[in-house]
Amino acid sequence: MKKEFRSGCPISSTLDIVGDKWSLLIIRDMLLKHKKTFKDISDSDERIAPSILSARLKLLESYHLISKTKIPENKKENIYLLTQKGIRLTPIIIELSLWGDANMREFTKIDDIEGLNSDKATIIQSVQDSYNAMLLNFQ
Amino acid sequence: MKKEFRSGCPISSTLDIVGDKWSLLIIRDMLLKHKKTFKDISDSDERIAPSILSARLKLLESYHLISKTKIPENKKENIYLLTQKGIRLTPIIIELSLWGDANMREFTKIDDIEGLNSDKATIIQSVQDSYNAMLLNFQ
DNA sequence: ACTTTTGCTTTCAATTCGATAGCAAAAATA
DNA sequence: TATTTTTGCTATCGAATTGAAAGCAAAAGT
Repeated sequence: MKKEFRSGCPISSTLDIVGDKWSLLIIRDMLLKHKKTFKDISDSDERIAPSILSARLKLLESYHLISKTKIPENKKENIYLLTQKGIRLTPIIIELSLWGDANMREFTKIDDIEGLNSDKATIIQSVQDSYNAMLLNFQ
Repeated sequence: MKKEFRSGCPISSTLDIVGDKWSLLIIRDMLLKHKKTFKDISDSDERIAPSILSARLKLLESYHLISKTKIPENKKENIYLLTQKGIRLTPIIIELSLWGDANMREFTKIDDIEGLNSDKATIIQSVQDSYNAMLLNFQ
């Protein structure tokens, strides 16, 4: 696992972790769709290859953005959950969504997402609250 | 130039344009440091290779995030400027910066950036205002 | 007992990246 | 005017990364 950073710039360092083709889509699925297992995340519209998903989950775990556990009822399935550090990526995810919604329609069909017309701070808060509420089920 | 999008998700589509290793760093330099020429942007701390910078500028121009012009005083230099669509990426850049500043110090040395302790909306507005003011010099 | 599901790993070809060199036109300098 | 430097790239080519497909062992379901 490479842990090198291009510079001391916070933007650059953030991108060195989540600035690849897949990480933020994995986090989107966990955060907005409450996906928790390898299978759940594999089944996205964008079809991530298992080798890449496996590598990305390990990297995100190594940077404490997600945690990996099991539940007693199921010895096979791993449960991946966002940590608070991962949950704090919510504003980035929401801004990417808002920008795409407002600026990409001239180049490709963009799905209509409901709830994007509220105030930014409200959207972010409700996404985070909802994820945190779900987390309570996993002690 | 490939123009394929993985899905209709606005997050995914945004990442299909700026979700590579370099685009958002190029935009950071243009937006925050008011860099305008190939040379200016080449001289960043992260050392982007000219072949990659060339390819990325073309792609960003094709998606109308930047424009390419010349000034009458200099027949050689190209001037790259952010369009309003590009300037609207400011919230994403600021959120990446804030997240890195607050969450990456456990893994790497992060430069202290001044002005990050103001209110988010204020930071975003002042970055955009400053860039727009600079743009007035280029008709 | 068997079939299916899950969470991966392995393989390997294709694509992308990126360091270096090179180059023509323009600008700066002598 | 002649020469040097700068600028904005492009070309090359080895290295790294990606990704489609297959494989597999353990657990779960039937």
